[in-house]
Parts: sequence; structure tokens; C-alpha cells
Amino acid sequence: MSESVAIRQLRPVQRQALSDAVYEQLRHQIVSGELAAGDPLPAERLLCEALGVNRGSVREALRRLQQARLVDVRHGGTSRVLDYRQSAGLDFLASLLLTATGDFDPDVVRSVMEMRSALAPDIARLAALRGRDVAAKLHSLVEAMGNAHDDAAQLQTLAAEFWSRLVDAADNVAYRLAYNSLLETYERCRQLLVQVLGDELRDQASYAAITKAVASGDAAAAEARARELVRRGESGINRVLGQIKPARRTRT
Amino acid sequence: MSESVAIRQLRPVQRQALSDAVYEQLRHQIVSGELAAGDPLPAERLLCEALGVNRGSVREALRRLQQARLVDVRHGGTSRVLDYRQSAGLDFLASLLLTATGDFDPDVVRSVMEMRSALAPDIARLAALRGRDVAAKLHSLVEAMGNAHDDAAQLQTLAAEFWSRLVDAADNVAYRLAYNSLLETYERCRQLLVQVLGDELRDQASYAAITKAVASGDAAAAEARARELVRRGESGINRVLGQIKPARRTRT
DNA sequence: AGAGCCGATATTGTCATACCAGTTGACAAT
DNA sequence: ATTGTCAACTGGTATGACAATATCGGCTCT
Repeated sequence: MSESVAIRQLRPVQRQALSDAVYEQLRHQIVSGELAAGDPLPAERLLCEALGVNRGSVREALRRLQQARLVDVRHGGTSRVLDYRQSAGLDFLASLLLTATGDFDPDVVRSVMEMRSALAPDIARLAALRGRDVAAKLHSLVEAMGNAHDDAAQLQTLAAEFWSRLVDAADNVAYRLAYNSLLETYERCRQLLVQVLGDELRDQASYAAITKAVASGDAAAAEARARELVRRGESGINRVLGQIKPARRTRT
Repeated sequence: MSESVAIRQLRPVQRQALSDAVYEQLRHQIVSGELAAGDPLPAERLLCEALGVNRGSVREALRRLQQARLVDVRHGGTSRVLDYRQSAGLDFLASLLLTATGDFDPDVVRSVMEMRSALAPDIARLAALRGRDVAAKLHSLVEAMGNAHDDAAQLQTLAAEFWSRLVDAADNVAYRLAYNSLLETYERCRQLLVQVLGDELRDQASYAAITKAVASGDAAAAEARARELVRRGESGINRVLGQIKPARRTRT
């Protein structure tokens, strides 16, 4: 049927609630500095008029900005913009990934990779201590990696699943939630990282070694192997980041 | 005047917006499991009636739950509860600190401390590499610690300031935001930690050593000293956590 | 002149109601 | 069996009114 061909080319239309659009606009203005920390925010009714939406949508957006700690809303007074560097949480990292021009902020990419490098070894260590029963599942994932050795995107998916299981085995809720936050940022530049982390993703031996260490409860070995693994990705990242842009020093 | 004495005992009454109260109730039901992952959420109009508030307040609360990735709201269909362990970010950690009975969840406290131990050395390392000019400020903070050697609360404040400066010097936005998220959890059990971390907080020598390493750009030394410092706190934490509650295994 | 009271004013918070828009399933028409 | 229609949910948006709060200027009293 010719229809099935046409259908295949269709993509779900993207819908966005008004409050989401309002949130995005204000968030962008804050991140870009057009609304600097300490600046007063326009009154809700002014925003309604300027944005052409009702007050409820504006309020929903402001509530979200408040929860993200980007603004300080006070009953009766004028709401003010906060310094998100001092107040926002890790959830906000994904919002900082894309610059105004639409390309990736190398500082954010580097930051994510550095944090990953610091956490991964400890996650592996704790998993070896507390979650030895996850080894079977890890083992099957490593096998699947072997079968998908040439499909970079598939390897990426398997690696994410591997780490997710490992984080669960580490039995540390802070790591679990931080992993979720980092993964969200991670996924948004997936295309970029799939290329850069090629060596790391193909290092099936390291994944297998971590699995073995976890299975035997050897915390030190698990930590060391994980450190080796993420180190592979680091070099690739540093190489690419150096090309994209010379180090940008934004000291306050 | 007798008034001034009475006034001193007063505390500002805590006001809470209705939408905040709604958010808290739903959040609590989700965390406690009364609303399990996958469960359908009551319709907005039903929630209005049940809670005795306006629909706008309910919607603001639902938006916040949606942003925290605790619920999945969809136009036309029924909203459902998500598995916050799989979707929520690090910002949500603070909400997990207190159990239903009102005391601290030892698993959460332990998790925060473990994550802190993993990040602190790398923060110190990067600060030595990138933020040597912060050493002067760090030095003055260490001096202040010396003057407040007997005031545990004051030491806690100074230590927090010390780490905040160090994180800024590390020039890593992921660390900065993660620090903000952790600090929020941290502050909520400050009274508890001030006692437990006494040894660490009084270890002025380690703070001074980190400062010196940062000043000289000795990344390896900064990392090692920071690791020593947080290790002091770990033992205290482990001791207390063992007393409060035997290890609770909640494997999924 | 200065401290404290006070009220006008602007702002956010809450509410009620209505209507618009998307989803689902039943059911008749084809 | 497929398709189109419709009704009854759901969340999304709009509007206007009123309450609660913060801010600031002017006022009074000292």
C-alpha cells in the first residue's frame, strides 16, 4: 500500500500548553541574562497582556519557575529573579545545555562528563557491596553489547541500561535521582556523545570486568574498572570540546 | 518592656499557599505509596471538591508535580502517577528526607553523605586546577573557623560557605547545581548533622590544607586532603545510622 | 526633624463560572 | 468488518470579581 509509505514519513505533531510556552520564554530570558538576578518581574497581569494569554497560564508558569528556584514570588509584592547558579537544583542542568544560538554549551557537556566520572566509580563500588544479585542482568546486557558491536546507537542504549541497573544496585537514592537528572541532559546531546564516546561504548571488556567484580562482591575492583571505563570517554570529550570552542572563563 | 520578652518568643506564622498545601498532600501520598506508580489520579474537578479548593490551585499543584516528574498529565485522558525513583531528579531528594512519622530517613541521610564523599574530592581537585584565586577567601574562612572553634553551629555555617566557594572555583555547573540540591537536603537535618559531623567540622587543619593545595594549584593534594576530611564525617554518620535503625533493604 | 501610624495603591492569592479542546468508547451507518 | 458520528468524560483556557499582602508616601505626634 502506498499509504503505509506515507504514514511512515509522518511525525506526531508537537503540542505545547500555553503555560509551557510562557515558562520557556521566561526561563530563556533568565538564562540568557535579559532578566538578571535581582531584577523585578513584570506583574502577572502585565505578563498576561504582553504574552496574550490568560492569568492562569501565567500563574502556572510562575509556579514552575518558583519550584525551579528561578524566581521569588511574594504575595502582594513584586516578584524578583533569583540567581539560578546559587539556588537552582540539578534538575535545571538540562535547561542550560543549549545556548541561545541553538548549539551545545561545551561547558555544560564537560560538566556532565566530569560529574559522571566522579560518580561512576563509587556507584560501581557500592553496587559490588550491596547489589551482587544484579550481576545476572548485567551479564545479559554485556552479551547484548557483543551482538550489537557495530550499532553505536544500540550500544548507547545498552550502556544506559547497564548504568541504570548498576545505580539501582548501589541502593543510594541520591545517586539514583542524580542519575535521572544527568541522563536527561545526556539524552539531549545523545547524537553528539554517541560519536565521541565510541571507544568507551565499544569497550565491552570493561563492562564485563565491572560485572564480574560486582558478581564477586569485589568493591575495589569494581571501582577501579569503572574508573578505567569512564576515563576512555573523557579523552574523547576533551578532544572534541577543544575543537568546538576554546575554554570560556566566566568567573563571577 | 515585657513586650520585647514576649516578642522574642514569637515566630513568624508560616503561611502556605493553597496550591502548596495541595502539592504537599499529593506528594506525600505518592511518596508513601498510597498513590502507587501507575495509579490513575482523580480528575481535577474531583480533587477540587475533595480538597475544598479552587481548580486553579489544584492545577498549579499538578503542574508542579508534573515538573517534578511525579505524575503524567495528559489532555483528555486520565493523569497517572509515575515511579519517582525512575523519573524524579535530585531536586526531589529533600522531599524524601522525612518519613511519614516525622523523623529522618536514615537511608536518605546515608545517601547524601555518600554522594558528598564522592563529589568533594573531585570538587577540590578541580578547584585547584581552575580557581586558584579563591584561595584568599578560603583562607579567611579557615581563620574564622579558628575563632569559632567552640560554636558548632557557626562552624557548620562556615564550612558550608567554604564548600560553596570551592564549588564555584571548580567551575563546573553540574557540581554547582548538585551542591544546591544536596545542601537543601542537608539543611533540613542540620541539627542532626552538626552533632554527628563534629570531628569533621573541627578539623581546621584539613580545611587549611585544602586551601593551601588550591592556592598552589596542587590538584592531587587538594583531592587527597578533601577525601581525608569527608572520611572523618563518614565514620560519625555510620555510627549514628547504625543506632537509629538497622539497615532497611527495600529492593524493587 | 524624626519616629511611628495610616491609608492609598499596586500586586499576588483565591474563587466561581463558563467555554474550548482532546480522548475514549458506544453505536449506528455503510 | 470498517467507518463515521456522537455523547460523556478528561484537561486547557478565559474572564471577572474579591481577598490578602506588600510597598510607599504622607500624616501626626512627639
